[in-house]
Formats: sequence, structure tokens, C-alpha cells
Amino acid sequence: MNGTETDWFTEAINVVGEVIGFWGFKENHGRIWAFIHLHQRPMNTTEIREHLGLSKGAASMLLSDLESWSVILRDDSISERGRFYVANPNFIEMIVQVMKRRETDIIDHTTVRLQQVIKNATESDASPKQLETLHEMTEFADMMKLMITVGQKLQSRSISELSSFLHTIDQLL
Amino acid sequence: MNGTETDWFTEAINVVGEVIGFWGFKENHGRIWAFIHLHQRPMNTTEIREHLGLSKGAASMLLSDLESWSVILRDDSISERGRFYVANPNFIEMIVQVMKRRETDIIDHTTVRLQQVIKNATESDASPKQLETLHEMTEFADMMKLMITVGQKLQSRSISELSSFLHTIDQLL
DNA sequence: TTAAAAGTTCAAACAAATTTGAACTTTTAA
DNA sequence: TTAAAAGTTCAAATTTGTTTGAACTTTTAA
Repeated sequence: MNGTETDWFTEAINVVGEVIGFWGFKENHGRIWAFIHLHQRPMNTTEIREHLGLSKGAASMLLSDLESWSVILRDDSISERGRFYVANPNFIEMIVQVMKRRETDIIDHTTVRLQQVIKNATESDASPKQLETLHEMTEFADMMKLMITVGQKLQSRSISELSSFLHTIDQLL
Repeated sequence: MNGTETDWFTEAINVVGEVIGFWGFKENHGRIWAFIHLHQRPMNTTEIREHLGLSKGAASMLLSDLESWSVILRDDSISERGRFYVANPNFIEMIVQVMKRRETDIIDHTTVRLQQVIKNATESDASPKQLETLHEMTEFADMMKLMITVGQKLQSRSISELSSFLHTIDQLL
């Protein structure tokens, strides 16, 4: 591996890490995915750990996250010691996983809490305007959920299909 | 303000804070917006600061963020000392602001960096498959940008309009 | 003017999120 | 079996993000 390759390779991995970090993942989730995906062959834990400078513990936890999200897949075809992984090339799936996580952890919980708030507010001295505001907040949570649903439906499509779909929507508005 | 009102009021503010925190804002950005919006009247800095238990410095910075994003608006109609704010009821605008921020801070920068990576990789020993992967990463960044464009177009619409629009998309897929 | 109130700035303090590494369990090749 | 390698766990260390508060500037009512 010459100097130039090291440069573009490292840079690509870091760019992906930063983007992924913005979508609520850890940067190292994105870096590991990019490292494996750019190698175009099954990579073992030690290679990943050493190249990205991760501790044994961090590597274990990060790989286990990625595997549980199906962002990387175990490859059992290699008869060497240790685990080998290949990247799931579907990047969208990764983003949708964040949304799913957000949905389960926050949105559903939010809806329940807001409904209780509305109940208490109604029995209390809330003004009609305040109740309307609370209702709008609930609608907002519902909308986020709907966006996640749409996202999930989109996840099996290719990026270029998705891109032309979004262009169509853009024209419609 | 009786006990029950305090309860639903505080709870509503905290729920909004948590949701907003998940979208890349500070929780206190969401809490301030909800506090002002639920009061249905112009609120001054001291009221906000004292109710939410913020320091002078934090209040100054958070209010200045929200104002710069047009999530809250200054109300000059009140002839008392200090600044008064009303909430921009358009919640969507807040979310789109995050996206705009992400776009300017990360997405555009990402595209430029990835293009440089592709240039270096092409001049180096990158395989055709690797170049294709790098191209897909760029497409992904472009797609995010497109989603932001769509989000911006949606921001002037009401939540219920938006909701029915999303339902239509959901049916289409 | 002017002085008190309001608002800003930013380095230090604090809080939250992430990573490390040592002690542990599981897997595997001989 | 067994012992070395691989993988896991989690409390402590580190890093990153947020808030505080003191010193400062700006605004305002008299």
C-alpha cells in the first residue's frame, strides 16, 4: 500500500465516520463499515482493530452493534481463526436503523407521555389554545413516525432509484 | 398555577426537550421553545431563565441560537425592560434548520472531500470496485442533500397537510 | 449624563458519551 | 482434554459536549 492509497483510504474512512456520526451513530461505526466495505473482501477482527486503532473492548462492542443491525455480516466461509465480516452495501439500511432506534426509544414513548399530558391538561386549567398546542406536538410525533415508515419502505431500493423518487417529489411540491 | 398544571406543563416541556435533543439540538433549545409556545404570550428572558433554571450565560446563548434560526421571534410591542419573545409555531422549521446546519457543516464539505478522495484513488491503485464504492458514497451524500431540499420545500406546509402528503407517498410505495 | 439592569463572552467547571484495559468466558486446534 | 487465541463485560479513564459565572459591553429610564 503506497502513500497515496493510504491517504485516500484513510480519508474515505474518516469522511464516512463523520457523516455517520451526524446521524446519531458513533463515528467508529461508520469507520468500521467503510473499512470493511472498501476492502471488498472478508476482514477479520484483528485487521479491523489494528488498522483503526481500537481497543479489544471497543472493537467487540462496535462490531456487535453493526452485526445486530445487519450493517456488517459474518462470513463463515473462511477457515482461519477469528471472525470475518463483510459489509452490507446498503447504506440506507444503516440510516433507517437509526430511525428505528429513535422510534422505539423516543417517539413511541413521547406519544404516550404527550397523551398523558393532554389528559392532565384537560382536567386542569389549560386554555383551549394550550390544548391545541399540545395536540400539535402529538401530531408532530405522529409525523415523525410516518416518516420512519416511509424510510423503512424505501430501504430496499437502490440509491439511484431513491434519488429519482426524491426528485419526483421535489418537482411535485 | 396549581400542582396539576405545573405537572403537565413541566412534563410537556421535558418531552419536547428530549425529542428535540434527538434531532441534534440541545434539550434546552426544545424546552425554551415549548415554554414560550405553551404560554401563548410574549415571555421575557428573566421569566424563561428562572422557570427553566438556566444561568444568564446559557440563556443568552440558547435564546440567540433560537432567534437566529427564527424558532422564536422578538416581540417589541411590549414596553417593559428586557427582551420579549414569542414562539414560531412552525415546529417543522426547527427540524429543517438542523438539516440546513448539517448540510452546510457536513454534507457539502463531505462531497468536496469525497471528490478529492476519488481523484486520488483514481490516480492511485484503487480497483474498479473500490471506485464504484466511493462513487456510491458520493451518491449517498447527494441524496441527503436532496432530502434536505425536499424538507425545506415542506416546511411552509401545515403538519396535517404534510401528514396527508406522507400518507400518499406511503401508499405509492 | 449616568447608574442600574440586561445582554454577551469565554475560560473553567460540570455532565454526558465513548473508549480503554484487565478480568473474565468462550472457542478452537492440537 | 487443554492451553492459547478470540471474544465479552464493565468500572475507570478519557474525550466530547454543555453549562456556569465573573468580567465585560450594551441598553434604558430617569
